[in-house]
Amino acid sequence: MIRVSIFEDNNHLRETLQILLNTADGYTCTGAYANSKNMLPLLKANPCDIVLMDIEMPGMNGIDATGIIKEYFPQMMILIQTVFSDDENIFNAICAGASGYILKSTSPEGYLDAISDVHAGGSAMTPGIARRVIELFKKNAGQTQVVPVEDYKLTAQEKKILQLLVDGKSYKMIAADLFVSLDTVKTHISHVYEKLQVHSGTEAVAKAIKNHIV
Amino acid sequence: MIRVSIFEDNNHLRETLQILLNTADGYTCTGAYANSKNMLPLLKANPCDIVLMDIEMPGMNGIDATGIIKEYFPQMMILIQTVFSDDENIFNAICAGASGYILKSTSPEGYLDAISDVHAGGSAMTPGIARRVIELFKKNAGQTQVVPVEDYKLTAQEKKILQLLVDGKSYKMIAADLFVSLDTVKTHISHVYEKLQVHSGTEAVAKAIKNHIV
DNA sequence: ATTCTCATCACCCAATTTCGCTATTGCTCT
DNA sequence: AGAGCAATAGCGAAATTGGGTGATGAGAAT
Repeated sequence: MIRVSIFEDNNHLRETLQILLNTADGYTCTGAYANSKNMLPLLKANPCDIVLMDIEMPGMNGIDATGIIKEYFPQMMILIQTVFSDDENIFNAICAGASGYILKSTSPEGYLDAISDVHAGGSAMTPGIARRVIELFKKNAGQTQVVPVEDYKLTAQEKKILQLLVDGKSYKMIAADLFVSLDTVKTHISHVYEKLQVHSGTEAVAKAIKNHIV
Repeated sequence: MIRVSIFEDNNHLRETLQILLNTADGYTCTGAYANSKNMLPLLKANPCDIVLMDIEMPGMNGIDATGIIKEYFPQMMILIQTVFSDDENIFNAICAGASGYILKSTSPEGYLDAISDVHAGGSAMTPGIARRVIELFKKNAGQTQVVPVEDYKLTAQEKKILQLLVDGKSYKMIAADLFVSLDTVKTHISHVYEKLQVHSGTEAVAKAIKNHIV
């Protein structure tokens, strides 16, 4: 029995889907909600395998909701259903962790197929969406990674010390780890701060992680 | 009438597909070849809409053949059919310009559906392939590793202060930002440290960012 | 009505961090 | 040989941070 939760603000469609799932063999609807309010407690109280998620909802949109659900319930598979098929929504939905993306024009059997595909470990997409994903993929595959924004020109030792700082070590611990004096650590750190243009350990750590320096 | 050419070195499968296409309504097979020899002149003499391409063929493999066909006949859509579903083949096939990628375990109706999906301007993928494409896509799109997250039960104010800490603010600045005293900030931060099980700002910032608390 | 949590504030004290300097050694490049 | 850089180390002062203990009021929960 595949357990499905529904997030869909249109009352008629939500109820139709609920009936579809509860009458079809092998499917059950464990919850049908009009918005993402109390989403996490509701999902915790009514666990499911698949979440059918609408993008356009009042309050939080379905893509952000997808990201949050995947964060707290990574095992739940999320199937986006929407009328929007633009590249940005598709891209964001996939990056947020959606396992499928189907259009609301899909037939009832199509819905059930998509759900069982996702439940079987696959992904569900309408052919048109699949085409867009492939095009997006080709566009992305060619370009170099975006992340390495700036080069802070840290020396090897400075990087090592910054890494240890990120690991939560104190100056003393770093000195012990690297077999150097506390003063040496102080000197290196002051150089790191200068190069990163920061003035405290917390700032340095935040910048280091966010810019993937370490 | 959708015109289809077949490249498939297995005689039995090739003939089966040929019969399937010629008996099905709306499809016709304009050519069935065991290898890619003379591929371009043959396709020129027997034009088609869709090329059904096997990856594992003697001589030139189906992915290289795909690239060449797309170069000379960009309007032809190419549907890869193979027993291989590894990331590298999928990745290369998509980059070579394939419009779909299905497995040989697909049913006859699945073949016809895939061909008509592609002919209609979409893309065809078995759900398992779609999943792999999505995973590849996410890997290429950057870093979206989903970290399972514990709930540290921070209060709203504690979260706000942690956020400001991550932003690189000092206790003083945080106090000014929130219009509270320095001592209040200290109290909140000590509570945050306790809940996060850390003992310094750098540790707290690292944990907050890595676990997406903020 | 009583308990509990949250946010607020105060004071003390010690440890840590940050920011100035200066200085030596070894290595590389010109 | 000299310039430049990285790593090392030291000193001292000022500032920030971390850890304790305790207290008050508001609001929610029981």
